Amino acid sequence: MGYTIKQVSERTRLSAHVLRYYEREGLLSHVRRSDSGIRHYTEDDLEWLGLICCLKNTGMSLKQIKAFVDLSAEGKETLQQRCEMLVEHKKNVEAQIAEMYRHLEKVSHKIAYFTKQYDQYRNELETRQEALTASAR
Amino acid sequence: MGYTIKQVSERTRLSAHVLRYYEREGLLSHVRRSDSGIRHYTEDDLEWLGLICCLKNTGMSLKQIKAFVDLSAEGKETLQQRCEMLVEHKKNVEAQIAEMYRHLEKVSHKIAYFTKQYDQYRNELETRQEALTASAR
DNA sequence: ATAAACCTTAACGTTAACTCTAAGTCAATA
DNA sequence: TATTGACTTAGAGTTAACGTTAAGGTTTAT
Repeated sequence: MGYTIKQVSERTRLSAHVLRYYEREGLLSHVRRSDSGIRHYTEDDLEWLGLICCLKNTGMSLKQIKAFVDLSAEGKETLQQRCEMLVEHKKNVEAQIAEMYRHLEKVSHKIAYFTKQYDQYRNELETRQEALTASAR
Repeated sequence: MGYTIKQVSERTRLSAHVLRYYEREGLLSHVRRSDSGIRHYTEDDLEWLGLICCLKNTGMSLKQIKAFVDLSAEGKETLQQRCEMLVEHKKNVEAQIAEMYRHLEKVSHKIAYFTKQYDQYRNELETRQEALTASAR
């Protein structure tokens, strides 16, 4: 009997709209339907969606994911190619993380710079305040 | 006398189009012009662009960057607020990196899974090959 | 002095990944 | 039985961040 689109939506945190969209785009094929045309997702479908989300979350484009899915449809002869794709993708993700770290360091520098400016500004204010108090006396 | 848009484009690796676009969107204001209307960027402008790129590279939207720029225009009274924004942003970036790591682990698992499948497939092929050779003898 | 290279503005086009709308079917509840 | 609510489709709309085009002015090199 499988899962309804709503149940799958909850499990995957993808909206029902997106699930239909993915299907239309060929990321998820041959989803079973009831007589009235209602989708019934299997465990296998969920497994697939898990992989899709995993790739998407690591920044793979839907286009590339589609390429992966298309390869899968061709059967076991493409297993090697798919392994290579995943390994390549992993390298990309690692590179992304490394780049993020570099950028993060720059942000830290900017924070140091702005904090210094802010401290200076507070000092100025304080000095002005003291001068005022002194002249009032 | 400052830099032309092309020079700035080379230094920042932002296209001239994008530089004009950023200006139009208010990310970079009061860029000086020659009599004939040609932009002449100052060192200060480059400094700003550096900050903008830094924020953009770490995933801040142009909209948020604009908010930051607008605060800066208000003067030193907003220094504290701006520091807070940057610190908040840094936290976001760190969170992003952490999430990437988690996702990366999933990719690694998938790779392990696919590699296993591939090994199995190769074994099958080999066995079949042996059977063929044996029956041919 | 004339072409090549570079500049300007305004406004429309593009891409990815959704997101929503309209018009309608179907199942369960009051 | 009427209405609520979830489901269907095709297709149009949205958003971010650019990119491209058209139509023209300015500088520089030969």
